[in-house]
Amino acid sequence: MPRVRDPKRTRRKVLEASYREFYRHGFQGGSINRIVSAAGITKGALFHHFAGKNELGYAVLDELLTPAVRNWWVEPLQGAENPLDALRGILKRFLKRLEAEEPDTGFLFNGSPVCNFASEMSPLDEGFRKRLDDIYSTWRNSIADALKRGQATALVRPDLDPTAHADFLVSIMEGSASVGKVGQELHFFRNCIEVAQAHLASLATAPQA
Amino acid sequence: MPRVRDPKRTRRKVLEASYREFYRHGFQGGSINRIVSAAGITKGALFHHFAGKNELGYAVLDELLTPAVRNWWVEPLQGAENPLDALRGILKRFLKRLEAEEPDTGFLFNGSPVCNFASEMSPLDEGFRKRLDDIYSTWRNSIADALKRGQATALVRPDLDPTAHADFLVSIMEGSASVGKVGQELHFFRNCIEVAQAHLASLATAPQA
DNA sequence: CTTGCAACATTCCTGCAGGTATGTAACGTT
DNA sequence: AACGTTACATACCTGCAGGAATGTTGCAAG
Repeated sequence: MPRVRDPKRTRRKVLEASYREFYRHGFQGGSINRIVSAAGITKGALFHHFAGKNELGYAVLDELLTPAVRNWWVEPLQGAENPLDALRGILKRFLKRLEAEEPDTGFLFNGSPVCNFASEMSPLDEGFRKRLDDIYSTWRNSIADALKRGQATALVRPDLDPTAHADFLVSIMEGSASVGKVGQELHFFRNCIEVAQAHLASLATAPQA
Repeated sequence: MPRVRDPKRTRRKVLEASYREFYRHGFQGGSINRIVSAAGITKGALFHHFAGKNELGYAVLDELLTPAVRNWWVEPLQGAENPLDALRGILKRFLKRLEAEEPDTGFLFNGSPVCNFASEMSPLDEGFRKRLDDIYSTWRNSIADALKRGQATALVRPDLDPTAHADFLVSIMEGSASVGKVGQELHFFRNCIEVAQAHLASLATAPQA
């Protein structure tokens, strides 16, 4: 039963409406007026909870996108005994998600929300750059650490550079999202993920177990 | 000797100033006023040569970015007898360019201009989407065709899908540009290109010639 | 050598952007 | 039950955005 006033709930609503607005129109192209109208509140309420448009964008990164990366990448990799299997599992789940999503609202049409913010705002505002750098760093580190653990347990080839391969993998994810949204065809993503899966398989110590 | 009036030259100036403005601030964030002031002309001149902001963006894609992709990727691959060598050569040249560029104006800070346009505008405007789709399609096709020719001459492993690997490669280029601009460290690009080079080497028929 | 159009410059206009000032009502506190 | 604060709503403000309207000048052709 929603109370008459529920500041946490209101804040959430604003945050999620902002996420969608910025996801579609970009941060600079996103409109506060559209956000408040989509959230069903007023501008006074928005500026009561957030100091300005930039702070609103920061909050979307901190409270929505950072946890999303953690859920999708960091946590699945943390508890994995076999890092390569874990990575391949993530890719598989990701493709399933792509296949299930409805048009116009998802990755296939709008790309990676993190990458969109990064492309647009990281050269323009240090607050955005810093936060995006944190997100990408934790993402890359979680992969690199997993690969290192795999090397320690002799599951991953010892000659490869875990950091470089982590950078490579994140680039693939974000790049395929950016290029794929232009063509809007699932097949493109399938291709990229398929090659990425084969690439991951080639990182194992036993070439073809 | 520049004449008093030189429409082609003026148009070029506007185009290049627009390219820089959009590259830095994004298309929506880019300002016509800043463009005309940077180009040293007036708004009347700009709107004499271009019907509107969108058409200006289209022209940047058509007349600046499309040729750039052709120069960097399509042409080097067309005349190559060994496609894998050609691809590795492109990556090598690209890294050299990164190392030579001055701060704040290049890929390392601003990413790939094509990818920036794609991230921001392809979901918002069909004119942009179409043009970007053309650019990425020719880019990917030029790689896929090169790989096919390599398979025909038995230089490239016959079991792999040329289209999928082309998609993968373009994703790597654009993804590394987008993720790398956040950290602004050359080392990240080195890592990605290094792994990409190793990946390309693994596509040859003779594993380690 | 003038006439006409292309190539600009100047000026102005409308709209929406982000943001502020102020008002008011719900709600916890004592 | 009175009060103070938090959580909003309403109204308004300034600035710059893209663009239109109109004026002016170079320049090539007849």
